[in-house]
Amino acid sequence: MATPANENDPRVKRTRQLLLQAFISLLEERHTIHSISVQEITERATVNRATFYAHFEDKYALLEVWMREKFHHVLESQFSTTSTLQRSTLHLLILAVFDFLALWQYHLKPADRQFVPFFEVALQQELQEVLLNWLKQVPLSVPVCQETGETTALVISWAIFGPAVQWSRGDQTITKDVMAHHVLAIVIAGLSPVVTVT
Amino acid sequence: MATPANENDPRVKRTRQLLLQAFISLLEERHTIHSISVQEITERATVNRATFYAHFEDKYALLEVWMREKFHHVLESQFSTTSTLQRSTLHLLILAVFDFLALWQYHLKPADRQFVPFFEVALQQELQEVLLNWLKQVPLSVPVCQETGETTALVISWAIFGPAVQWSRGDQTITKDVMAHHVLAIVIAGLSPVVTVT
DNA sequence: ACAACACTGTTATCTAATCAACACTTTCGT
DNA sequence: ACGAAAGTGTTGATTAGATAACAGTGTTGT
Repeated sequence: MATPANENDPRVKRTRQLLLQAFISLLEERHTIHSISVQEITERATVNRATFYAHFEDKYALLEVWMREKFHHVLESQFSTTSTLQRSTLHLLILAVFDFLALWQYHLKPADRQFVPFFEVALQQELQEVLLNWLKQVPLSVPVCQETGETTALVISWAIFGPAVQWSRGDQTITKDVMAHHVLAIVIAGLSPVVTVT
Repeated sequence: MATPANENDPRVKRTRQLLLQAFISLLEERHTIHSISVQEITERATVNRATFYAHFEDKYALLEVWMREKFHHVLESQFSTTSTLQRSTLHLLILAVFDFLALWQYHLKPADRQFVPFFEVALQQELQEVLLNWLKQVPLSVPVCQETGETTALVISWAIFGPAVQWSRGDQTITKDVMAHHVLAIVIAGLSPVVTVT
């Protein structure tokens, strides 16, 4: 990481785009991040290797950005600003998180697992934002300050995200739907102090 | 054209590629070059407008490069180095030229026609090269110096190219195949002083 | 065990791409 | 017919990307 970059320069946008595309296309061929080198990424992106390090710490930082964007896109498309805090939407949201984690989990070899906690943070943040937006739109049963809302979103996001991570890592003997159902019940209960979900 | 560019710099290659791709994709939508502006090309290519002029005189220069590359590709793929100077390959070559000219002709509005002669030169040069390579490989019936070979290729290339241009511009009352047949006969006759085509 | 090899991160130097601004020309609506 | 809008082609100053070279860290094989 020599020089951080001006986010608005068209060259910067294009370079990041090229690196992301190259990474994704390699991921589709290889299936595991472990077997992909920075050299390969930059070669395919027609970008100099040094330029890579001007944008990303390493390939895992690139992965994080990609996952964050992908996750953001999933949440945005399925839970657009029009959807509100309801039992049904919450259920769908939980399932979406489970699905997403299950999907990319198989790209990681055991050797990569050490990095996993790092980008999980990014996903949790995205999830928290969605929940916070929902909380803001809903008429709360009790008046709460901004801090309470944010804390609620934080806790609930982890209540969904944590189980999803563990489930995706585990043997998945309990089915996704059963897990999601459990989580949903607890989340709704957890929300009861500030809002009644119907 | 402010600064000519270093042909080997990866940035240069990529920029040219991006401009070409943008141009082609616009051409597929619009069908006429006349309705495409330099601005649009650069926007779609995510390249600055000033950068365009560092590479090309105007959009017609870009068109010329594109046509040259495309034509080169057609000739290379259909008449690889393995093919030799024979009646059948000559026939195919002539048809390929006719087809190529017919194809892109409809991209041009009357207003663009003034530029046509300009890039026809580029195509003729490509054609001449193919012919020259063939002449070099074939055992000539009479010993000829290098200059004679080049002149022969030059004349023959025009003998093919000129009729193809006129035919593609005209009403095409005579079919492509009939025209090609006439041209073939004359070309073979024209080659007879240096080589007998079977 | 060690040598050959491939990959990683980092640096200084150089160059291509961006930007904003300029004076035109062309096109278009009313 | 005329003013607005959009496109052209050019310039100088600024910034991101390319390059080559570096030391260091695994892999690989023999």
